Parts: sequence; C-alpha cells; structure tokens
Amino acid sequence: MSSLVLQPDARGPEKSVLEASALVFKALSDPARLKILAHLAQNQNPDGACCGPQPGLCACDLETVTGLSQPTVSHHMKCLVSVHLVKGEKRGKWMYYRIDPRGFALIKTFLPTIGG
Amino acid sequence: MSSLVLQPDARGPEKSVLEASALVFKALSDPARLKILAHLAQNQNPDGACCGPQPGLCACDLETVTGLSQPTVSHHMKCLVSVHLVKGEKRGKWMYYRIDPRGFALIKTFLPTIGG
DNA sequence: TTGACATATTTAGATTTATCAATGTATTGT
DNA sequence: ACAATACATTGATAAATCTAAATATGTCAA
Repeated sequence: MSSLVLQPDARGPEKSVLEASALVFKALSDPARLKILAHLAQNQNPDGACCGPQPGLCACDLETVTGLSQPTVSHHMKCLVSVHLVKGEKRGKWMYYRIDPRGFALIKTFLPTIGG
Repeated sequence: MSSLVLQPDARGPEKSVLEASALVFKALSDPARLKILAHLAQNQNPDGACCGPQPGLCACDLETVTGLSQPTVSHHMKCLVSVHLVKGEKRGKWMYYRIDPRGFALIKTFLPTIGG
C-alpha cells in the first residue's frame, strides 16, 4: 500500500503527478471502496449513523454499507486515506470519515493530460 | 481482464455504473497505461511516428514510449480498449490507437457521485 | 510462395491485492 | 481495575496482475 505525498518532504522526492494519479486511480478501482465513497458523499451527516449527529461517518456504518468484515473495511479506509480521497478523524473511540477533496482535485487536474 | 459493456445486450445484464467505473479506474491505475494515454492525447498525429501521418499511433511507437516489451504493450492496449479509454483500428499490418472519449465520459459522470 | 514485419496470444513466474480470523490497542463506562 | 466497545494490525490464503519469452496470426513485398 503506497501512500501519496502531495508536498515534497525531507524523506524523499515528490512523486510525479502521473504516479500519484495512478495511486489515486488504484484506490478508486475497487467496487467496495466506491460504495464507501458514495456513501460518504451522500451521507455526510445522517440520522441513522450509529455514532450520533457528528460530521462524518464512523467505520461501523461502513461495514453495514459494504457487507464486509471490520478488518477489511479498516484496510479499505487506510487505502482511501493514504491517497487523500478520505479524511479520518478520531473522536473518542470512533473514527469519523469524510471526503477529502485533495485526491479528487489531483485526478481532475490530471485527466485532461490523458485526453479526459 | 473484464470488458466493459456500455449498452445492455443479449448476453447478459448491464454492469452497474459503479462497477463499470471501477473497471475504468482499474485501467487507469497503472503508470505504464497512463504514459500511453498521455502520449496518445498529446501526439494524435505526430511526425516521428514510425507508421506515417495517419490518425492515431501504432503499437510500436508505444513500446518506445513505455520501454516495455511488445507483448506487454499489447496487453495494456487490450486493457485500455476493453474499457473504452482507447479505440484501436487495424490498417494494413499496423494497429492505430487513439483516445476513446467514452471511458472518460463514464467516470466524469460518475465522479460527482462519490464526492469528486 | 516465401520471407519479413507488426501485432496478438499463450504460458509461466513474481508480485500485489482482497478478504477474514485471530489478536492487539485504545477508549469508555461501571 | 475490569469489562465492553471501536478500530487497527498481523497472518494466511486465494485470486488477480504485470511482465517477458515463446509462439501464433495476419499482412505485405518480392
């Protein structure tokens, strides 16, 4: 699981936009992760959330949406966060997830380069 | 390598937009294929093409761009064509490839669904 | 027809990925 | 402190993927 560094830092050179975009596209290439993103986009603050009227959705809600096990959802969320498609914030014992615009901005900028 | 059926046909049910989009994103998740697409988008009718001033680029040019072997490039092109990111047309013994807008249109329509 | 060329397919190996069971860690409530 | 809850990590396995060598197919030229 490669992470995506948007800004150069002391640890190494910045990834090219092309390679960074490939990582974002890879994160988007799984139907379970697309379902998670769709649910985050459409239920930013739902009534039915198990964890109250907080901004974002907690991980347990996403288990229900996907029908996947808790460790598998955790794996997918790590993947989405690593490429900045999702932001995660821990409040108490819950992890609240919401859409991170940075990953989307990256590929929307890159798509015209490849004809999209 | 799943292919992407944009229109329903007699062979089976249409894929959901979500699943079809996942296949397009998967095709976009490889740096070699992004390089190929960038080259197709930026050199639709180049002077240096080995195969003359025809619309599209032939496969041998894409070997040079990617530095990959001929079978590997052929594999990537099959992948891109199968999800309608690239159109292939055989003229004589050459395959001419060019951008296919349909795959891009699919994900550009889908992206807002997931917050992009 | 024969040979050369361009591309596709097959086969195989190394790497990656998705998934879940088991376990670990952190937080809350009693 | 203890138990329960929410989530992360580890370990294992099956499936998918990328790559290239070998081979096959199709096209053109002589």
